[in-house]
Amino acid sequence: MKKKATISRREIASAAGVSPSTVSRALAGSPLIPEATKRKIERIAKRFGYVPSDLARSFYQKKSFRLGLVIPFSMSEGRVRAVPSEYFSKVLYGAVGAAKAARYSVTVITDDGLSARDLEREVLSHAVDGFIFLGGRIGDTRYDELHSRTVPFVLVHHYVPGKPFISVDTDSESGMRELFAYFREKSVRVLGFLNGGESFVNAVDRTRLFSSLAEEFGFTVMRSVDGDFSRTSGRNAASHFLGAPFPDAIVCANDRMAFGLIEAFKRENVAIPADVRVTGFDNQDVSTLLTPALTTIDNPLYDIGALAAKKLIHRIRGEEVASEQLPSRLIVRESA
Amino acid sequence: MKKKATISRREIASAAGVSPSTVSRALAGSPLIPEATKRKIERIAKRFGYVPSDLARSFYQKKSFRLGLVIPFSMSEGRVRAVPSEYFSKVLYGAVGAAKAARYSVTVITDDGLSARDLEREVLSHAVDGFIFLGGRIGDTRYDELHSRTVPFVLVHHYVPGKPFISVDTDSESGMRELFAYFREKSVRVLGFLNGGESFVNAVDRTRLFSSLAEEFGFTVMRSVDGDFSRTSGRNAASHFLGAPFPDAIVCANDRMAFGLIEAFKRENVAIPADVRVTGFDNQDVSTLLTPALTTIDNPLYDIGALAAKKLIHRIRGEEVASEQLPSRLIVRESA
DNA sequence: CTGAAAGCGCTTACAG
DNA sequence: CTGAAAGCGCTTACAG
Repeated sequence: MKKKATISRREIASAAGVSPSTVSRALAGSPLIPEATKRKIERIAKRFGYVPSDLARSFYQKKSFRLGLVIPFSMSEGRVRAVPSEYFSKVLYGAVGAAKAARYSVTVITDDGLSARDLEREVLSHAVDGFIFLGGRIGDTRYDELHSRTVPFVLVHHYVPGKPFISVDTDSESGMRELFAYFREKSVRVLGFLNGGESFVNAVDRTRLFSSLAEEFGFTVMRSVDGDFSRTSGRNAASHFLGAPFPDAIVCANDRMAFGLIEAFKRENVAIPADVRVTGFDNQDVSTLLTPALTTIDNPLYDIGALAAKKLIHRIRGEEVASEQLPSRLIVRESA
Repeated sequence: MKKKATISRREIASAAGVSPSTVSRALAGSPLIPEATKRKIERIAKRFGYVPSDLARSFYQKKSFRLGLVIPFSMSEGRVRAVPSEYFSKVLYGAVGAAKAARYSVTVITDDGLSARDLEREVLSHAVDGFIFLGGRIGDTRYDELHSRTVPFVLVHHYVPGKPFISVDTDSESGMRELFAYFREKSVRVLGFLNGGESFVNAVDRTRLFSSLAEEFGFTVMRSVDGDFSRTSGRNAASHFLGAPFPDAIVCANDRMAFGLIEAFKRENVAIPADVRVTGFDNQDVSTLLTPALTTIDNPLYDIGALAAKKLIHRIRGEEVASEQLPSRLIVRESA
């Protein structure tokens, strides 16, 4: 492979009457260089179309300035297993925006069963400087290993009890509390609940929260039905509420289940919210488009993604970083 | 900044009784090194936990081995303007998978009005080696400039008539033709159409295709309503069909409009498909969950993403690359 | 404030 | 088949 040295930096230097070092310093914004010199060099660089190599900079600094966003993803027999796309996109957009502001970029890493070693290798090879984990399930043991090898990472929307891993999460309580206060105001007293199962930390949290708030507010929980966060499980849940007096409101642990439930109710001519109020959680984009528009709790996914990126960058820089929860809030629309 | 040379490569070398050059060659899979030597070096490298620096390799080769996936994205006053998330995710997953197989990675670049110069700078600085453009609108003038500066890129789902830009697209005709054949079989003769407006190349294509196929099959087009690919526009379209005899089927230029239309029809107690058949285009994940499940045309987004990545990589390597269309196909469910 | 020089960790042409 | 050596384009400690 023949290689000609990039002559540009040297060219800029001689055109500006300075050394290549000075060009680098000026373009990197070093405080040592006087403004006048900087401006002159910048002008000449622009004229020559000279752009410094990020790769050389990365190489020298041994930092890739890249964040790895890890999402569970697998295809088997044409079936895709992945995090819901709206969730993924919003967190990603947030992360990309915040990363960009800090001159980092975001690389998507699909996780079809990567080992802790595979992941560590990405960092050792300087493919990325650290990880943001999305959509983790309870019981993932890779985090311990990564942590013990001092690989920087932050967990989004999940955490491991008793472990010092950095996590960024939605504070579900703030929104749920608003919802309960709203219920009280509307004289809602008897509740049904459609839970999200045991597989997701999120789901488990929301179930716990629902129970404790119901108790705190002195509401009666008439019925709690098992779901799994899917639209289908919401649809199936309908039968558990039909053929008996309705509670005043049915709280669904996420929007997708609420969509399924409402759909099934409509087919049975149940009027919402007249016969029974229904609420969701997540504030998915479609919530506003359905009839009735869904009353739900907003999950600040974009901000979560941005915050996760910021925390990861701080962690990469060796700073102390604490976990954080971002408040959720009630969005009242038509269904409750 | 104090710097200690990574001693590992030298360590591996001496442990294996060879030179550092040989270690590099062995680990890079050079055909010059005998298998036995390779295996020995690999074993020792593993024991020492040595991982070669991708960054050094990239730097030397002046290639980042990264693909930039460019998506329109902006936030103004809390409102997000972005490509639909399911679309984005699927294409992205496809691209990431194909890139990974070629040892490339994918970086997401949010485009809130980047100039051709901004984009070129990403390549000159070796942040990425080329671009995949998603969700482009008609009339984007940056492509000409990038092309003239020999920046490698491929267009997904759009193209510029008369320009030699590489594009990867869905061949809508194959699926539409299947749909029309299915209609003929079901004695459908009179059609309505809900078009997707003029802003998207996709929408324009589907409109053109619909007309020419209707003519070819000798169907009557009773009514063509203007939409804009949004669910809301689908809902609004309902009024144009109510209060007059229905066509045998209404073809919607995408699923989202079909969802809106069906929703509005259900509210008016229009039975689908008994009173009127409704079809979509895209085969979004929810199509299967709605009642009635949507008959639609599958858009192979995952494969499109994978193919776009492959083509871009070939282009980056300097090979000649042609545009390509992937066939779509009819998915018959309940709504038609 | 500025320049000359060392060095980041690879790959590869060259010589054996 | 293998080693010594040059070089990729930056950053920065060092000396002025």
